Amino acid sequence: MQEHEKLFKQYLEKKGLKLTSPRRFILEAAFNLHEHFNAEELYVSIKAITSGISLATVYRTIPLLMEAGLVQHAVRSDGRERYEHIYGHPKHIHWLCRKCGALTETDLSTLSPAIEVQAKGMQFCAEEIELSIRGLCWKCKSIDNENQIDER
Amino acid sequence: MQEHEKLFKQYLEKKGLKLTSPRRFILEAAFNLHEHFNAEELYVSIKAITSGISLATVYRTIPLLMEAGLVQHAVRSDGRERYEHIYGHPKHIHWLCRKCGALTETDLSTLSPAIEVQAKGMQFCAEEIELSIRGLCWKCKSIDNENQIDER
DNA sequence: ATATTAATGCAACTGATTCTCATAATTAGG
DNA sequence: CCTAATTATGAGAATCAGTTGCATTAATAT
Ligand SMILES: [Mn+2]
Ligand SMILES: [Mn+2]
Ligand SMILES: [Zn+2]
Ligand SMILES: [Zn+2]
Repeated sequence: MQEHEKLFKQYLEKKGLKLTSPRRFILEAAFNLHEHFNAEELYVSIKAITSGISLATVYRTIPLLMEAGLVQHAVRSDGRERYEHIYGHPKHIHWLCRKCGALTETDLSTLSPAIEVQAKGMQFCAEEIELSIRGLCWKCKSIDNENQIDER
Repeated sequence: MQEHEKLFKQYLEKKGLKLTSPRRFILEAAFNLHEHFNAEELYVSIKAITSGISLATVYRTIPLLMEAGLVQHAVRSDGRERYEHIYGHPKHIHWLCRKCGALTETDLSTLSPAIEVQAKGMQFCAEEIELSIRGLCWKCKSIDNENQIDER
């Protein structure tokens, strides 16, 4: 059994919940997707492997995965919630271009200490850190500049 | 005319849009609310002042305020988008307790330089920085601890 | 004034998420 | 094994934040 499955089982047991076959499939699918996903994309990726798991169950399982610390919110886009598996992945910053939608990730570790200092100061137990930066990627920025030049 | 109204007008003109009376009311309402708000709360606060402005127009105006750099996303909660006016306010971190919903804000300026270094490195033009931390506030954390002790 | 264009209110619509409920799987005891 | 108690599930209906179409109105330029 993989480490994340073990942790999920452990979390579920602590809550008096059961590690069922649908939940196992959903967990595996979340860890097989290596980009951000929304509930439906997760559902589709499961359908490719097995059938008879409903979208409702996917929706019901995502919060469990999050509470278990295995999955986290990613940058919202197109007005839908997006997620990513996190167990075994370092925290990172999300840079989202509002024009072309390009998503880049960079390391958050240089910033973490400063955040932890603040957390300690206010005795806050941080479970999810989300640093998302929206703006223009270098490509879209340069297109923007060209346009401004054209408009002169 | 207040500074933020001037900026809004300026932005609208640049886009060939008009500073209408509903837009003015919505802008003012956004700057009179000093906590985070969602579209409907903004709408309600306007209704208290004047009538005949529709919720649809509020929804249509919020993106304009955001593009004009006057309003920004705040931490999402209860599955709704939330906003806050930002013109004249320093950037800050949002700490949201998942148990009691308490929201605390702290200064982001100690972290900004490190973010700017990364932005410069990737030539990304950052327009909106959102740092939200979810977890347990000190109160809820201590209640949690008590429970664990009880359960022994 | 008049013409042109953008903005609005209203109501209908959309679509992601949640909920209901009848059925099925899981687990603990005996 | 069997049985009872509990939790989980699929299917589809319901919800409800947010969007859109459209007929009317307001803003602006000439
Ligand atoms: Mn990511
Ligand atoms: Mn704030
Ligand atoms: Zn881009
Ligand atoms: Zn709390």
